[in-house]
Amino acid sequence: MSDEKKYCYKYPHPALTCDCVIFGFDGMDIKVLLIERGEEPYAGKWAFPGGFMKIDETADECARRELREETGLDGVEVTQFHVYSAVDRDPRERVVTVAYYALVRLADVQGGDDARTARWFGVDEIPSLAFDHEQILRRAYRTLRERICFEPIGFELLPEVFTMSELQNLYEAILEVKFDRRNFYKKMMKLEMLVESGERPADAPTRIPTKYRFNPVKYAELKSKGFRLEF
Amino acid sequence: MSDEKKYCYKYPHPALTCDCVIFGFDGMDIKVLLIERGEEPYAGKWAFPGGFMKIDETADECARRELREETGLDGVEVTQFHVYSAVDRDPRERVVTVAYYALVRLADVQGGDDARTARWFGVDEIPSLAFDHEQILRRAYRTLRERICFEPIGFELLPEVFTMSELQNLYEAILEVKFDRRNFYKKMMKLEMLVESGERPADAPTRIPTKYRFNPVKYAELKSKGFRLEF
DNA sequence: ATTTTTTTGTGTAAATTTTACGCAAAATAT
DNA sequence: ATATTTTGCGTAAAATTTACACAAAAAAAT
Repeated sequence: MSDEKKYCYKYPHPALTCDCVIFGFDGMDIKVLLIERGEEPYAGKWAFPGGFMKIDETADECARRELREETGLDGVEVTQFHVYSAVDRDPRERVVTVAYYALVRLADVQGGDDARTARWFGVDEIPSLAFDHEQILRRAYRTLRERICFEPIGFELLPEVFTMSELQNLYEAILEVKFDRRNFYKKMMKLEMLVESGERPADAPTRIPTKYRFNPVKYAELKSKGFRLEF
Repeated sequence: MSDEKKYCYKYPHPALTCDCVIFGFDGMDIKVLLIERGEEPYAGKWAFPGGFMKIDETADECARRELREETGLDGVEVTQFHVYSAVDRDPRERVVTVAYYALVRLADVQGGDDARTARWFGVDEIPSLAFDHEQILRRAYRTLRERICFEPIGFELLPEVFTMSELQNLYEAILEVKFDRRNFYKKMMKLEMLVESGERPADAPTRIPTKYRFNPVKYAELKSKGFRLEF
């Protein structure tokens, strides 16, 4: 019964998968989470976490489930960004994939049930990828760069408490530009999205950098309403 | 043989469709092209042009083919914007759809092979739609509003030659706001995307409005590079 | 232990961009 | 004919963005 093909249709149906481009940040560089494939096709190559959609789950549910199974990441907010449907993108059969991206903290990745090798790679040290995943990565990164100007990011990538320099490093890493430190500070503060973490006596004569955290209410509001950041 | 289900798989596969939200502009209002369904489910209801993906075509090709077959529109640039995959969105079987939008000139729609009723509806007079198409329309419209600030539109919606007021009406219709005529003029001209159509003697003492056309080179450049329009 | 280099907090003047309107002639509507 | 709307042209004020200086504290180098 193992090879029995028991699901039959009048017309041919492509298989449907989800793939997740997971971005992280180590304080200096943007990282991407990859999984080493154990099976053919592309055994031994690196690929995004992902897999076949079940018949009773939505694409979003599929993406989150695969992410949980393969990396241990749970409850991550995944965002659809493109469908890849080239007829020969998978050598086994016709497979159409819905691509997602998500932002997570590096520390949140411990490894999943599948116990396959999951590893972070800097965006400049990505190995050769399976399927059309290189193409998918390029678009995912482009999408991330575009979104950063219209909704806040950082909450999902940075530790709870962080300095302004760390936030600036994040923006600079994603956009691949340099900002004037003082102007960046002003721009961020005007959004009213940050609050001082208040761990330092306000007037203590020290140059240890001020720590901030995100104001979750304002952050969520900006996330849904969007804003316009000019860089 | 007509009901024979001859395409069999080891695991269940959802069916895949494409749906196209087609926007037009009549000089004052944004219009959406709908097709009256002839068959169940939702016979008699209005829906977007679209249909099942063939096994040897990409999603983009499917969208363009369905558009041609059902509306006669050929060679339209279609843009993917979201996948809809709720498990019960189609009563017949599990169907996942890739939603597209496109911008066309009203005059380009003549009707397709299917000879089914295709009609333009103002965005404020949309009838009750089949499937989850009302949800799809809301997101399509939202996407259009977002894109208009980052890449030029108009070339696909306006006649070859148009006045500044017509262009302003288009932007105002999409964004649902009003602009100061003179400031809008300045903003547009700074993009260097428009050229005077040169049909009027430059210094003739007349108030017949200046006609413009898009500079295709600059338009394409802005389309690919993107810009940032603040309104 | 010094010295050098880097990082941090704080502000301000200049340049640029955006906004809000004025006015008169030509075209259109009444 | 008369009133209303549309069009071209332009400017002053307000708001925003940009470029940069300095000194003290911390970190790195010697």
